[in-house]
Amino acid sequence: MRIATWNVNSITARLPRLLAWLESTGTDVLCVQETKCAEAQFPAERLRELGYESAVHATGRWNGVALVSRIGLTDVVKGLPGGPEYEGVAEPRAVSATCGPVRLWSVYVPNGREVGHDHYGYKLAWFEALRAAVTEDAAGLLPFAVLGDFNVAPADDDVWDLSRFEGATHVTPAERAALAALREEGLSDVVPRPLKYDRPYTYWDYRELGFPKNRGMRIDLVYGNAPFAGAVKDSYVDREERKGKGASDHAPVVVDLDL
DNA sequence: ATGGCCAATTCGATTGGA
Repeated sequence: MRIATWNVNSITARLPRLLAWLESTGTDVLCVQETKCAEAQFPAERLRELGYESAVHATGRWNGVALVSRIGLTDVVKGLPGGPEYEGVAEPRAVSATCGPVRLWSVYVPNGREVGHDHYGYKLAWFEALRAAVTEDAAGLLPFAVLGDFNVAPADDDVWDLSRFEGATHVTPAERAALAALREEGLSDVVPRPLKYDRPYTYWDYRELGFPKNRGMRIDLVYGNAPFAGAVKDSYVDREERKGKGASDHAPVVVDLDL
């Protein structure tokens, strides 16, 4: 089976590319982030025409996540259990479901904005709630994975120029410790192949020729438990989807499994 | 060919992204 995660930066703006991509790649399950629409505006019918069911957790112009599956979609949980609120709002940043043989989460971790900002504390609290929420499944015998935009570059090599990130979010020890805490629960980082250049970046800023100059970051991650990671045949970043007019600033991460 | 931001929203300056 083939699963993938993709921060689409508006599913409405990305719909033509998304539908064509699902068909051309034969993806069985797609974890979507930044739908940027209300749940009622989610293009569930268009996806159904292609044979996909959708589980959507979205409220409006910001955030929003979904799971899109053609191999079943059951036991849907919307939201992060025990997750923190930001300015009194429980934002739609997580949805989980069982798709065929695997249990999956699609997550959009808060950005953090600036180190020391309220949003940064919120980001770390959100990570801790995620860790607590996945403990049981991470240690379980069934294939399980958390996929999405984690908004953290796990290692120095995961950003194009570390000197440009001095004092910035996405690379701080506290954020990386939050990823390490997830790994200590039994999840491992399924690192994709790059299809060009030496690093598997998944995000390139729209500004200043970020993509043509390969000024990227690896922040879209697949964290799988042992049964999941052991079934991985291949994984790659589909940088072709970052090209051209109407691209998201993130590329899909694809994982092929013997399941 | 991969090109000097993009998307949603009070319809256009603002917010958020990372």
